Amino acid sequence: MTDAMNAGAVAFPTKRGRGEKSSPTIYDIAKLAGVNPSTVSRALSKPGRVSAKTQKIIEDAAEQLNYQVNPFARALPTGRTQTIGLIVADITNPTFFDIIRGAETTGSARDYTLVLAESAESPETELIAARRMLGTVDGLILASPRMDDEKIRALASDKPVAVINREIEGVPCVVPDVNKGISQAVRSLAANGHQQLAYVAGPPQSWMSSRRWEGVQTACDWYKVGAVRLESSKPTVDGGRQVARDVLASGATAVITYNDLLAIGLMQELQAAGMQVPDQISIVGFDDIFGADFTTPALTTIRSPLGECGSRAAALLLDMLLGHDGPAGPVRVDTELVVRGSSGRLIA
Amino acid sequence: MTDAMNAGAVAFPTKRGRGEKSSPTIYDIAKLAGVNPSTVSRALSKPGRVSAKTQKIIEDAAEQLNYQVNPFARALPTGRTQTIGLIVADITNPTFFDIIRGAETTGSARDYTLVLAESAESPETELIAARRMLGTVDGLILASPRMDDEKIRALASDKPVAVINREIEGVPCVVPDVNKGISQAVRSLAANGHQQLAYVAGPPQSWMSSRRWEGVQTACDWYKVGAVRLESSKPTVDGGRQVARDVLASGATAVITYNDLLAIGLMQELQAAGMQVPDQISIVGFDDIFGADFTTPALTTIRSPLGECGSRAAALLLDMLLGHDGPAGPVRVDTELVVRGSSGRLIA
DNA sequence: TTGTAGGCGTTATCAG
DNA sequence: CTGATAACGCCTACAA
Repeated sequence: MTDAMNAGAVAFPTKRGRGEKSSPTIYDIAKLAGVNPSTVSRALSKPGRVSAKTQKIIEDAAEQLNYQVNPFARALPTGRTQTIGLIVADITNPTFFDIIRGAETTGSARDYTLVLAESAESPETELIAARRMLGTVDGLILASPRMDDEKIRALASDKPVAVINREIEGVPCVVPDVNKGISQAVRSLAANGHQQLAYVAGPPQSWMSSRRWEGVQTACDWYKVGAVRLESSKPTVDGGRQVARDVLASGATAVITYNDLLAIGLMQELQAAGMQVPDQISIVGFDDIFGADFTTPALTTIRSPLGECGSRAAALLLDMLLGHDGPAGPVRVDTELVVRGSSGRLIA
Repeated sequence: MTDAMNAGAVAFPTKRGRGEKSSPTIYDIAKLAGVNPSTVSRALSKPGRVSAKTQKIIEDAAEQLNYQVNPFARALPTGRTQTIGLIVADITNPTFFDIIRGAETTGSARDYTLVLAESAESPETELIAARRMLGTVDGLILASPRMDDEKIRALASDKPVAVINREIEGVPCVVPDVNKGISQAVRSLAANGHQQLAYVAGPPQSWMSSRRWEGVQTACDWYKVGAVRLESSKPTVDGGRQVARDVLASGATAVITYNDLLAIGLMQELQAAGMQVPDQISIVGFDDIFGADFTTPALTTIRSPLGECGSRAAALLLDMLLGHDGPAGPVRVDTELVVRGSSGRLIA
């Protein structure tokens, strides 16, 4: 850690106190255009309520003065801020990167700014952050929320809220439909000669982990493949490494994990133990996070369109902001199997 | 894409129009506490200017009413919003993930909310986003900005601005000091028998890429290693793949790349061509992004503390917001070599 | 179509 | 130490 010398420090920008020259207001424009401030306000917010002529005059004046609305002044009477909030459980987790990206992209496409916060996996922190945000934003996206359904409903009754990766009755949700992807995966595995499969589960409280396990069971029933569930200590690369011995002990020749991180750790450990992937054991991850194709062999995984989730959730919110009702049931987005090198025919 | 049925749609939250019951204000508290609204304001903002007794009364009343300040109303007279803005060139780029995380973390630790925007690598978009944000936030962080020094200085003269990954005279900057890490890398490579090294450069406009190439040259001079510079088409995995033939043609037995993505792509391509890493060629990346250790062998890389950069930039900003001057020169953070499997002794 | 006036919730100034 | 009162910049009935 080098620290900077302290000579000739950068000066703090000139403060704009009460009486000083500040950014131009609608009053300045009004003066320049020779009209009343309220006319300026109308011209600049709803381009219909003013004559074409004065409209132009005002717009020119605004341009000339390089005018920008003061969002706070506008928010005060209207309550709208042109921002949407996003709370993620863990900024550290790559799964959320895509969600953030998706939300930011479709938000900014509609001229909304994204405000970000993290709950650090704590329901309490999450609630606090949510409450604080709710005051500042027009709508809120909760990605994999940890707090009670009840609390979420309460928030949703205040301002539009959209939830990702969890279904909550009465609240707009965007949820990947895992069945399709899982079904594809199990079919592919079965076709490659696998008859015994293990599912490495995620955190017990995870709504999604349960859904995925159910999906695996259903698909395995259908394709006549045996399925066992294994527990992981944590849904990380490390957790994946740790579960390797259980996988081996289970006798399964194919594994589907709760997420890609687990799959990557598992594969690393298995390979370190001398196993050939996929010749001796096939590994299928979940989500298709950034980096899933960095491994050797590249990871086969069930892609969960996280970016789309973020994007859809934002779109949902913006629609509600336009006054539309939210969707009746959860919005489901498809998952799909992405076959790469870590799964294949069993060479036995 | 499944879409939801539209029966029993989630209703839009009750709007809070003009006259309806809204959240409690300091007037409500004042009434309940039997004091003047201005006293409430004082008690709640600066806990010094009011008698201990009334202070308590007011706090209790606020508690009871579940009062929360209206950020907009507060921002109007003061101009402060308790938010900092962060503009990144590309949300897609994992390099920025850590920066975002760092900024959010230290920001929220000091009760500041992070507002995020992306410039999509366009100087124009960046400037627009910056301008828009500057109206809404207390300070702004520019990560790897693409616009002119001049424009940035202009922004910085308006509100506190901190820049990451670039040095701009007169503007607070946080920049990884690449020399230490590069020096460690070249020394390690030299010690392992490498005598000819290639540097795969990043985008021509990248300030950082030039710095890194300079660092490589200096270190190679010192350790008596030959150095050639190779160009990449783009700083991605794909770009890394494409540069593989040039690397081979260069005769170098060790490579340092502008970033990890290039290194990963290069390694994949080299391995596909039958080269043994690191026996026949050593590869060293730059940054240590998420996933750098997913590869086989895991990538040796010069870690650039991106998270710390984000964190330091945020801290800088917050300090300036407290009225402190910015640092005199650029704040330098250390880089360090992280030795993993992709570099090692040359087996010739 | 445009001007007038009042208010949004808070802070800041000035008396008392 | 506390109470009145005027901004802050914009929006929106209401009146002209």
